[in-house]
Amino acid sequence: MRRKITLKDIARELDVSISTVSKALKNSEEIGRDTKEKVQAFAKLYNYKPNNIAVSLKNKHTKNIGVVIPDIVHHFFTTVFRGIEKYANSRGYNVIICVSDESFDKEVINMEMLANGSIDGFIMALSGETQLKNDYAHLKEVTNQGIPLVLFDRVTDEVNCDKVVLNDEEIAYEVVMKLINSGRKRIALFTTENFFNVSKNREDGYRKALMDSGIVVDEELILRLPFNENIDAIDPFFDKHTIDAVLAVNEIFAVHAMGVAQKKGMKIPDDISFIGFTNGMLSKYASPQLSSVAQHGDKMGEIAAKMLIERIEAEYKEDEEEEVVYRTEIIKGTLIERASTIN
Amino acid sequence: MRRKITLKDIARELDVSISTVSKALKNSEEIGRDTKEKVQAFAKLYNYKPNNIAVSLKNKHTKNIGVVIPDIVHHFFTTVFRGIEKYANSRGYNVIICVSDESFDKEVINMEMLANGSIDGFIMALSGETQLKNDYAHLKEVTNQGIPLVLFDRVTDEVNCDKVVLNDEEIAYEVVMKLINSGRKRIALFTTENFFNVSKNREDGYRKALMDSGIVVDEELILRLPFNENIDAIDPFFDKHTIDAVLAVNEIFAVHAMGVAQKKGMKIPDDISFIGFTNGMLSKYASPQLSSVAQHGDKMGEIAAKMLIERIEAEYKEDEEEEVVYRTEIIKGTLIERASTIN
DNA sequence: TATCAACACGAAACCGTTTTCGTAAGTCAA
DNA sequence: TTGACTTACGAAAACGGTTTCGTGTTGATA
Repeated sequence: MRRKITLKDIARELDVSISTVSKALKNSEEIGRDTKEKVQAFAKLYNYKPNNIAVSLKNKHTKNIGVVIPDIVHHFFTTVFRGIEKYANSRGYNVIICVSDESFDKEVINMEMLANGSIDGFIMALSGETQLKNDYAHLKEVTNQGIPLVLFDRVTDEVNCDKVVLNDEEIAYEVVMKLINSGRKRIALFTTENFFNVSKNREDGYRKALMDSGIVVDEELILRLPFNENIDAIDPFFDKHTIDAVLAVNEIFAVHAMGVAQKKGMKIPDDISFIGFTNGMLSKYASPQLSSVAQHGDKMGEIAAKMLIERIEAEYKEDEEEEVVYRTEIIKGTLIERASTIN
Repeated sequence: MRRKITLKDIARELDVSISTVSKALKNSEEIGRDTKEKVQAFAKLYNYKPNNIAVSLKNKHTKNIGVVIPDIVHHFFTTVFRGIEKYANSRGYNVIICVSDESFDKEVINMEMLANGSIDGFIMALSGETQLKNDYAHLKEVTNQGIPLVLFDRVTDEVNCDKVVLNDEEIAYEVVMKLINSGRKRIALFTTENFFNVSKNREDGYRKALMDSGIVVDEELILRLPFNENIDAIDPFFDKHTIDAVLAVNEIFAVHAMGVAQKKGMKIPDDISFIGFTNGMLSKYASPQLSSVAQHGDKMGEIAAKMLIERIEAEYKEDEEEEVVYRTEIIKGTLIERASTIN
């Protein structure tokens, strides 16, 4: 078992000082040709690689970014994560991921662990509990310490930082308009409790589209499924209400609802059409295939990572505390039309 | 912007030495009651938290584990990851994740980055390219350096380390037997190129089940879909061959195949039945619902993490290089029967 | 021959901890 | 009063790098 070789080892072996070795490996002008070549050859031979931890300690940055998300087994979050990881990697950053599991406490604990030097910045989507409690002290704490933070998808106005979100309200408005224009009149909304900013925004778009079309919003047609994604309430909903379209805030609600509707003898999309959010596997392989709003998670992740890394690397320069201006990047969702709406 | 407070700050402020502060915060017997209380109160007041990086450098362990997987937008890997993350977190470890994207080079680069002090151990599933090239020098390099490694799912005999895998051959044997016992005679296998150990093992189980039942294996009924999961070949397959059952090595192949079969007018499960691997969302929401082998990703991840952390923490004790014995843990898959096989 | 810059390198501080070891002051018994 | 222990703390090394600054040696110049 070969132990990793250090600068000190090289210095001892070659009978020069540690600083000389360090400089030689960085190709510093200060060091003579011969010495440089000797050191570099030796380092290559023994496969010397600087110890990340030591470099981090000295340089005060880790080249790690922390990602905190509510759930990892979830198509949208994984695509965002993939975008983050890809971009971060291309910039030489590694990604530490923590799952809050929709729990406020876990979110806090995870952030505290990472905030003590392990990472240079955070990218996160708020947990459900955090949005419910509306308590963002841990986020403010982190930004106060000067650690850059980028929020995506599940964001809040309460904290001042860069953000990247979907144009939830707009796209919901658009797709509902599309349903209305194709003749649908009784359009249900299957959503979650609306302390989630995304659900709330989509609902706003839904309401606005109806109102702008002269349709009064029937509150009965808004079905709020519980936090834990328990979908049992969908079946009875179809017994109680006659509807000709459904907008669901995610794939699962939509696909499950399609199953229920079909079981009750309705024809899709003749009798009823469906549109979901999150254009994932389910949308593609459901039958009929589900029309769905693509949220472009990859792009979202890439942009979030880019914003974060820019902040991180800007910090090295500006000692002068100029008033920082935070940006909110808005990604446009796109409706992918499939058999659940086209006939 | 409050900077983080250090031992040195506390020491200066309280007019004691750094070592005293350090010991006081660890409640060392060496330090007097008064001093301890004073230091602890001050530390709490200013919310002192030790710098992870400095502790890591000193203690030679990071409390980070590195996970390298081929893909993150993939139900099985995310469930394994969730298991790893959960267990690791409960033991105070953070998880750094790198995606190899099925690329050998990325796998190598990622591992090298992490191996230079960033992590205490690796958990990984081999990339497709790595299995194809059959080149494991980077893994051996890492284990040679004394970094513990646990391989899961996509493993190889070429490297000596702990492993956790599914009983692929056995479970494939079992489910094919089940198909045979329910009267199926022409059972197709939809698999990938078989440099993947899992595909190969499942194929072996499939062959063995047929042979043990006195059915000669018709090589024509084994469809090898390409690396990139391009599934176009499935449609023509149904035109060329008459079959009454399909075993697919993943959900996508199976669900897609069900769609094709239905389009060609076959009734599931009357005319043909389907069984897939990876009991994910697709299996549950396909129509008909797909019978699928649950791979228990969560459990696999948890066990992998447990094995790894045991190795890591054992290293601190045993200086004596007793001959280490590596274990291979085998998880039993379970067939979840649904409408694609039951009638 | 004395002066001086350029060159090539080393000493040492530093990042923030942990930990070993040394020691001053206090306590106690002889 | 002296010697032997405790007690309570500090100095310093160490982890593995980076970086600033100082300095001995050269060769060129006046």
